[in-house]
Amino acid sequence: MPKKTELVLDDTDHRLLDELQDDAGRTLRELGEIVGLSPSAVQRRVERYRSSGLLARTAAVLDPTFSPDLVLAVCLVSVERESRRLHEAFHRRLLAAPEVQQVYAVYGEWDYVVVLAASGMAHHGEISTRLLMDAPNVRKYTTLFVLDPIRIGSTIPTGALRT
Amino acid sequence: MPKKTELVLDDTDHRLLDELQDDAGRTLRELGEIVGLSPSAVQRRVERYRSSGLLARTAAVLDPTFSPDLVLAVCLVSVERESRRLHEAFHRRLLAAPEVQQVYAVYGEWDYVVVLAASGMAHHGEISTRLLMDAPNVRKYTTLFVLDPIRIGSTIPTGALRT
DNA sequence: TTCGGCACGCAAAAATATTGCGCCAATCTG
DNA sequence: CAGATTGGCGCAATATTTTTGCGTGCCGAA
Repeated sequence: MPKKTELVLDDTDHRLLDELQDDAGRTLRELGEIVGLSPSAVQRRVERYRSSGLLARTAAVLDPTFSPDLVLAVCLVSVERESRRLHEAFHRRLLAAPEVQQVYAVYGEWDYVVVLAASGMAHHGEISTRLLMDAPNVRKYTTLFVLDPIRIGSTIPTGALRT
Repeated sequence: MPKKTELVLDDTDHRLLDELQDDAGRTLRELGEIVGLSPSAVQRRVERYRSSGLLARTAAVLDPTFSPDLVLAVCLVSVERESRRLHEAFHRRLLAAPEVQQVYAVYGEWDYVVVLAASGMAHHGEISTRLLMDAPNVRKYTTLFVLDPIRIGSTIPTGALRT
C-alpha cells in the first residue's frame, strides 16, 4: 500500500535521504549545496519521497535528559495466536497510546517487542497494565527496565532502499 | 549540561511539543491554530526549545517497508559484568556501527537490548557476528527477528519534562 | 538521427519565517 | 498600595524560503 509510483533512487537520493534523516530542519538551498543541486531540484525530489510514502513524516527529536522522571522500558510480549481480529485490536490499542515508542512483531518465543516511555513509575505501571495486562489476548509479558538509553533513533540505512 | 536557561514549560508548551514530535513539518500558522497562539508566538517558543537544547533536532522518518531487503532484529545481550573498561569498549563498538539503531542498558536477566538494521540477511549475519559474537565480554545473546515494524520512533511524553 | 520524456536551473510569484514595536498582565519593589 | 519592571502577546513590516512556470539539455527508444 505505500508504493505509488515505482520510484528509482540514485546516489544523490541516498545522500539526500541520509541528510534528511540526520537533520530535516535545513533549507532547500543548504541541502542543495550538500548534494550539488539547485533548491528547486531538491524540493522536487523531496516532494517525490513524500508523495510516494517513502518519507513518512518529519518529527522533532527531544533530548531525553530533559525529563528526569522518564521511565523507558522494553516489554517482551507473547499473545494468543488465534484471531486476526484480536491481533489488529492489539495493534490499534498500542498505536493509540502516545507512550508507545516502538512496536515490533518478531519471530520466536516472543511475539512483540514494545518500547514504552512513561513519566514516572506510577505512569509506567498504569500504561503497562492498561496496554498489556488488561489486553484480552496477551498471554504473558516481561518488562526490561532501561537503565541507560545509550542510543535512540530510527535511521534506516539508505543502502537497503529499493533502488 | 543541557540546561541553559531554566526554562519553564506551561500547558501550551506541552501541547506544542507533542505536535512537533508528531509532525514537525507544519507551518507556524497551523501550529498556532492548534494551540491557540499567533505564528510569531509559536516561533518564539520553538526558538526557546531549540536554544535551550530541549529540541535537539528535527529528523525525517522513512517508511521501513520501502526497503524490501531490510532486516530488523532485536538482540538481547548478556555480558560478563566485570570490567568497566570492557563495558565502555562494548558501547563504543556498538555506537560506531551505523546499523545499530538503538541500544538500551537494561536491568534484569539481560544487560542490553540492541536493535539492528541491516540490508539483507548476509549483512545482518556479518554485523551481529562482528558486534556480538566476537565481542570479548558478551556471554550470550539471542536474536528476535522483526517480522513487522509496526511502529518506530522516539517520542518522549511531554508530561515527563521538567516543568 | 530524430523524437519524447525527464530532470535540471533560473526566475517570478506565493507563502512562510523572522523581527521590531507597542500593549497588557502579572510580579516585584519601595 | 502605587509605580516600575519583566515577560509574553498580537500586529505589521521585512527577510527568507518554498513553490511553480518555463526554456534547455541530456539520454533512450523508434
